[in-house]
Amino acid sequence: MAQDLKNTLNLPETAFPMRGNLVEREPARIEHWEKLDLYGKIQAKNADGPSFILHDGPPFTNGDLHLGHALNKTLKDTILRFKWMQGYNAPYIPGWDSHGLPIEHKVSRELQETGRTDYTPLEVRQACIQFADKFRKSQCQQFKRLGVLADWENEYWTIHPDYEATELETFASFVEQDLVYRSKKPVYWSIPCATALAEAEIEYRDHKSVSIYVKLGLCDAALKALALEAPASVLIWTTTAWTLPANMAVSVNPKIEYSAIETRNQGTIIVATALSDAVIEACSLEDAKVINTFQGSVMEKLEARHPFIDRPSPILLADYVTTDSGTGCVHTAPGHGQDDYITGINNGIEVYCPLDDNGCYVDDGRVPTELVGLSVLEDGKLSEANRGVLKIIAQNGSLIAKKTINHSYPHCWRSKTPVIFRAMDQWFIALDKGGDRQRALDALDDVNFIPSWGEKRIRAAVENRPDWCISRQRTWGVPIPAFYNEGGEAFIDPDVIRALAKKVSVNGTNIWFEQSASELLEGIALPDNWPTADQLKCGTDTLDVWIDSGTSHRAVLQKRDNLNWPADLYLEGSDQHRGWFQSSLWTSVIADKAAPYKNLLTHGFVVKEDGTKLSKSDGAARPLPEWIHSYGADVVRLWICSQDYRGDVPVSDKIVRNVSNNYRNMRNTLRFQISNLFDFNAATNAVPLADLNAIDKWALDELAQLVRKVTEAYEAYEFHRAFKDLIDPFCANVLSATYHDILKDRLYTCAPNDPLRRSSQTAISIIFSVFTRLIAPLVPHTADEAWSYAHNNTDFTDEPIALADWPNVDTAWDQPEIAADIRALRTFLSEKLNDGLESLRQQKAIGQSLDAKAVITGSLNDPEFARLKHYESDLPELFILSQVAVIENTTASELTVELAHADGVRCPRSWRWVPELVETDEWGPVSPRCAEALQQLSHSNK
RNA sequence: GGGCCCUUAGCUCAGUUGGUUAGAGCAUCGUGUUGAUAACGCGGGGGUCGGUGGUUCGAGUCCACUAGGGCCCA
Repeated sequence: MAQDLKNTLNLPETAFPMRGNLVEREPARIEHWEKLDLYGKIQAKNADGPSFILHDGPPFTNGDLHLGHALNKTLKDTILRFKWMQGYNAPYIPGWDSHGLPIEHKVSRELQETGRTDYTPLEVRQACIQFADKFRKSQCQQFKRLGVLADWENEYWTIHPDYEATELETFASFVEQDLVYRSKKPVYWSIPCATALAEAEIEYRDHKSVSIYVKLGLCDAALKALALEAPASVLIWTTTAWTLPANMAVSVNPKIEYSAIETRNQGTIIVATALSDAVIEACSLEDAKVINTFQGSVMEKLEARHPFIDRPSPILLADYVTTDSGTGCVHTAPGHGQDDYITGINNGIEVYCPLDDNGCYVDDGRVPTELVGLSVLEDGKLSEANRGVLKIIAQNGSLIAKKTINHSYPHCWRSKTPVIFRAMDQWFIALDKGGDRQRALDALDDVNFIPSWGEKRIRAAVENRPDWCISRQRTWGVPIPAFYNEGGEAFIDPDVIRALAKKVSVNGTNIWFEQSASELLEGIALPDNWPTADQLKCGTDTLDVWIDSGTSHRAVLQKRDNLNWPADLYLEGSDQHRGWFQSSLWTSVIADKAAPYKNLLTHGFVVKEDGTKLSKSDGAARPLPEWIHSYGADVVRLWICSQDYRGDVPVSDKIVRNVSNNYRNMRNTLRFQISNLFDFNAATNAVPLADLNAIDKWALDELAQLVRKVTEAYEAYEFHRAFKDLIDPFCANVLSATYHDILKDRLYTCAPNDPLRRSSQTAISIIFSVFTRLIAPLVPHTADEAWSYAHNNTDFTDEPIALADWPNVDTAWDQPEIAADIRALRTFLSEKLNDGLESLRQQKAIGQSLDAKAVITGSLNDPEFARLKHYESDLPELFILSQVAVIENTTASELTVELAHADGVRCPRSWRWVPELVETDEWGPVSPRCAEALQQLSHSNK
């Protein structure tokens, strides 16, 4: 009988699975979207809408995607899905960045393993293209699997010929403005390989060096300034004697104290006070006596003499000088060291480097003749150059101590020989010459930053960056379109570059490596002051890859008909303030005189749960496909959108599992709604909003507020607030714990067509339709799945939710008075009744709350009591009790509540306790309300 | 070492212009239900707001210093 009665209930029905099984099922949905051309349909739908351009920052195609990529792309996709639903015309062109050292490096290693060592640049480039293409394709698949919707067929790629051509045209504009110049800058150089090396190509190995202490005598003016008598010297310490011919200065720290030490055997010696004892010992200084101390700053601009070349070696101030080792007075050769170079540039000192490509001293009239031609290459034993220099300084007495030391020193990864730091001619872009730095700073005034402090970061980067060194001694990149004559003189011209760009736009930059200069320049008019093409050679430098990605706004936004320049939004990690945000700004300001973006949004980095950096060996650092394989794309996306990305974004399995729980609650809430609408047809069964039951009106009022707040959060790109603050609590509190719980009774036990039941179904269908759309950008697969089941009770629909409009609030949902009353009554329940109910339960007096009754006594003068009285008939439902009596007692001073087991008998159908059951023919005794419902049922069945 | 930023319950987040016993979801423990059932309800425990010192009648909420962490430079 009980089972039969159960069959008379309107229990929920749906095929929408309780468990998402996302890992298995999402791919089919993605395939379905592709088949429908969902992206294309969205673009067509919004073709006339307002424009919104999110310009994609191109990931580098050298490996699998990780969570950092997922963070970035998910935020972009979430924003766009929101904008699309709002009707924006917002094409999304994904990009890929493929030139550059990491790929060239990896490919070179692979090629090296074949045993051949004579690969031509063209062969290396061919291998690089294959490598890059492989990962571009797999990254593309991985992004698609994340649910990212984009114009995947029309991506932009920094190695596409037309892209490279635009890059060259942009460079031509720089040249035309006369901002491109040549200057020396030190790079790592491998002598056996005759090539420049990048940091990544350096291996640190132990190396034996001769460390030496060398005196540089002070000039008369310096002696006077320091009140010293000749002979007096600053003492330097170095492990690279061979760099001494390039010594141009001595650096001291302005904030460190120095001592002048009088000695019997070496005259007066100046060293950092903190190091004086060690120096006295190491250099065997006799009868050492400190005669004066002063700050390093005192020595600024004083002159010492080069130890064996007739030129001054001025004393400069440099903060990097420490008292960790040496003497506190640092041998400075701007042509042979990074710090030295900076110090040299800051003080207008020549970047001097008298070495040729083979690492031998050149004959420039300045290098002592006995050193000319000697090699600095140290292969197992002390180099010729070191020996030559040591001999000179030993003979002239400036060498006062030497010692062999073992230390870690950079070596070439290929030849395993020690590398040297060597200044070479490089190409630069002048940033101040044309006023571009100021222009860039001004342009930032018009950019909106999210979060606001992003502005400080990029400003600092723009203000402090030196002229842009754009040449790289690499193969895998866009060639710098410069030509050289026999004597190494460079020729570069904007019109020639533009003509070359035309050829590149058809054939790609490989032609630079396939053809001779005269072939390349065929048909191109050369400027009058150039030699003829047959006298020229192509340069071998390539452009800094930041020029590649930095010109994307020109190669993509400006070139494509469906896009606009400048972009509405750039969105990348905070490291890009110094990277892509900045390089894009410079190219744009120089070529187009304005910023390429209106809004700049940055996110932090993915870190471990304890907030520390994720290292490769950490489990959480596993590739994105593995995360998706464990949790599904929607859970990964929801994890991302539940985090405040402005700071670091912690991840761990625990954290993702946590989100997964929130997901399940949300999914079940949707399922409850779908399943309770199985017999509801809005067209025929909907109740006018004005006639809805008070509880349903309250629910719609909650919904209205939710829509407003969530929309605001989306517009501010604060997805974690949209989800954690609004959607999740709404789902858990308003719906699951409250509204749905209350509704079960009427949905299940009323006759199908009962106006009260239809009232709730009307509200549920509205809430479902709105709520599903609110979460659609966050969990696109699940929202679409629920949408399909709600519409046709199957997995897929040809009208995906992504084509639906963003929900607007119907002002008829706003019911502030009723909503306030219902909220107050629910608060009354939790504050005044739940404790009592819980203790009845503890005493085993009741099980479910429906077993209880409440008797509330009070005076109508009490507004709370008055409210209870007003809603008396709704209270059993609202409190989920079988009986609630609201009894007026004019003498009661305060409101009292009595809780007890409900009276009467329990209806076997509705489980509510009623004074007495009524007999029905077919079903036996049930509550009067159930009897009526059953009667209507049997009517409608006939 | 410098610039920018972060630090509220086990986890992820709220905390409005400084003002009564610091909130939510998840987790955890207990419990009810078995008609959302590998689901749902109810209840409990758990933070003094990284630390210290200030300003104030009063600070998680303003100031200074400090510790830990992150990104970018050096």
